Amino acid sequence: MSIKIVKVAIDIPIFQLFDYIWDEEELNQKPKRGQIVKVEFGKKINAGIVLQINGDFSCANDQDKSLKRVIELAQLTHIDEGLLRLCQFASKYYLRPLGEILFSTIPTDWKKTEKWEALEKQRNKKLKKEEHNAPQNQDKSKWLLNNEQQTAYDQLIHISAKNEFELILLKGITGSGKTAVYLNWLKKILEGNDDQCLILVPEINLTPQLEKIIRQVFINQEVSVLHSNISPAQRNIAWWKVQHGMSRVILGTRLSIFAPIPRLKAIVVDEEHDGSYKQQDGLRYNARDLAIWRGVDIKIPVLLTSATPSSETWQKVIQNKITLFELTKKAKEGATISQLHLIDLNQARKNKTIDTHGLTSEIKKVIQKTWEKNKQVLVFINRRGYSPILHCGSCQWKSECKKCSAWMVVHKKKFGDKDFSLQCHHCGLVTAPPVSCPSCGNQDLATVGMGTQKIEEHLSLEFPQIEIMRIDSDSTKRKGSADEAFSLIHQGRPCLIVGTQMVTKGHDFQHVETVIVLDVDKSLYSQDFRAIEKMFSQLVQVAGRGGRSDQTDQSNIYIQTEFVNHPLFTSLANHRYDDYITEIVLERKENQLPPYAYQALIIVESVTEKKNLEILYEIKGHIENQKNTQTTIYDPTPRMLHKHSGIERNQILIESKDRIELQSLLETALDQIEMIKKKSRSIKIHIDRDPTLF
DNA sequence: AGCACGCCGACT
DNA sequence: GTCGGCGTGCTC
Repeated sequence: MSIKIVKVAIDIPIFQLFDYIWDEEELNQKPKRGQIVKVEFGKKINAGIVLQINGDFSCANDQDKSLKRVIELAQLTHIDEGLLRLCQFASKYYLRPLGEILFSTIPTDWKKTEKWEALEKQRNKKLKKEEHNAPQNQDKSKWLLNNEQQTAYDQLIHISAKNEFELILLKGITGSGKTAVYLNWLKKILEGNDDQCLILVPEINLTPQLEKIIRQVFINQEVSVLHSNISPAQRNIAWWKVQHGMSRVILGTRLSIFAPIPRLKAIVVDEEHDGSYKQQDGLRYNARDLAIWRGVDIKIPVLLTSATPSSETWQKVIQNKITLFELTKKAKEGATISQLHLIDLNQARKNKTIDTHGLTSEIKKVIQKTWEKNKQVLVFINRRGYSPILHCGSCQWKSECKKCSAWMVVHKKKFGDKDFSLQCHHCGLVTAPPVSCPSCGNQDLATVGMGTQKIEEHLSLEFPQIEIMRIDSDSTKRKGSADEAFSLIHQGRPCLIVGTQMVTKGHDFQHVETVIVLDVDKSLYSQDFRAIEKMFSQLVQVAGRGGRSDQTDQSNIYIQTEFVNHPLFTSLANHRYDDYITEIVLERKENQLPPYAYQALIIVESVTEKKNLEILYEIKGHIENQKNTQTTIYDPTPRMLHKHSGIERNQILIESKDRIELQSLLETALDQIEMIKKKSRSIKIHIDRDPTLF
């Protein structure tokens, strides 16, 4: 029995670890990395995580005398080495305190040491209760795979048998049965052992069907679902089950890449191109990238799926760093691939076949025809509300948010005695719309542009006989109302569905024969170099919503655009995503943009832009002489949405061809940032590595 | 992140 | 005189 010194991480935003005395006799245990402990920190009692065991305590050492003792151990298994390494990597790569990352991996309740006893009781009670009604089911699920699927499956089995890291891309159009392939594969991996697997999905609420299917496939194995919307009690139990190998299949959103999974044997990143794998505030990590790192680290296969792989992943295809399996056929017999029709808006304007709301007569004809065939129409417009701007024609006043550099969106929603309201989609401010122009008094204020509500209103006037369903985050706010709407649609009653990107994910619409896309053009001339890639993916997804069963004839997708000759549409029409994304990746290489260059942002937030610029120039000056020709440090610029809730936000972009160089530059910047933060605490500074929003 | 310490202004 | 504002510094 001896007394040791351990280094402990605390859940505070500083980069330092703290030494404590670990008395083996008192604690009845040898120190272990990853153990969660109770310690006195300052005047407070905090939870901590042991990260290093430093050797024996010596009374002779003056420094050691001031050390405090570890008070108690949490009745939890220590965090496993694999997860500790992942956190350590994330801490270094994303330049965040290790304590912050480690504590983000454990349920929030366990951070409060006074709750420990209650949590343990709650967990044991729940586990005991479940023991009594543990179901033993006969495995009756058997999936028939087509040739293509079978080939992919066979090769996947071959790969996982090697027990090595391998990066795999399972590429296939919507409805080609990617899910069936990877679920069968995972099932085989878990057969006859105690191993575990992790399935990451972009958003869990949008894929209730996937959870259901997974529970059916793994009917004899426990499935745990992890996402930010489960209750603390559920999280407590699920987390424990995962950590103790009781849960064999873990389905979760990006945060579950930090789940403690001791016997992890495979990771699937479903819809890997999806932007929601990137966390955009707090700890700004990318779960897809961390999944790959975790796979390399613990030597397991990582499978990415997508119909429209990201440029980052496609670069790996080009460089032969990924094993590609492709599914080209629809898995269901008779299901068809949508045919693309472009409607030239310039032509329509010339011929005056376009109405005041921007709908062409061609579109209206198609809607009418589809309805007459008792089929459904899906109108996709990625903008909620009634209209994005309220505008004064005589003085050019526009409805800008007081606190944000964004327009207040007109909503068809009561505010006081008014039928409409103005809403800021960024800070949430809601006001009554002005009766007359606040700037010049003009009574004629006009709404400019279309949102789902305006389209819904317009279509209901054009087609009074057709039932219209609107699906966006406003119409589905009430819990369960989204499910209600979707189940109505699934019943197949002929109707018009108007929706935002909410309708592009997860749901199959068996009875939709016509898909209409409005307002694509803005992303064709967007500042964001990833906008086209994103739009392509969205179009492929929305096109895939229709024609998913043999109940429909040929399904069609209609796009209104001013740019009928844009290569995006040619590729989309010919189902040549590969060629198009290859082109994009080559272009990025030419222009030295990601994934051929590595980027990082240093973002400063305060009440004044002047202060932000001052700080950013100081940081820039501090790191500038350290960089070489591989790296560019740009001048400070306002963020895309430079004002948010009254706070000004500015940034500098650092771009480098050399990852190592960028890392060391950021580490230098971080020292400076920490100094500045100490001086003026009201100012927020953060680093965004591999940013996707500017 | 908390919390204490400390140095200033404005109160009964 | 002392109550409380928030600028700094520290936490093993």
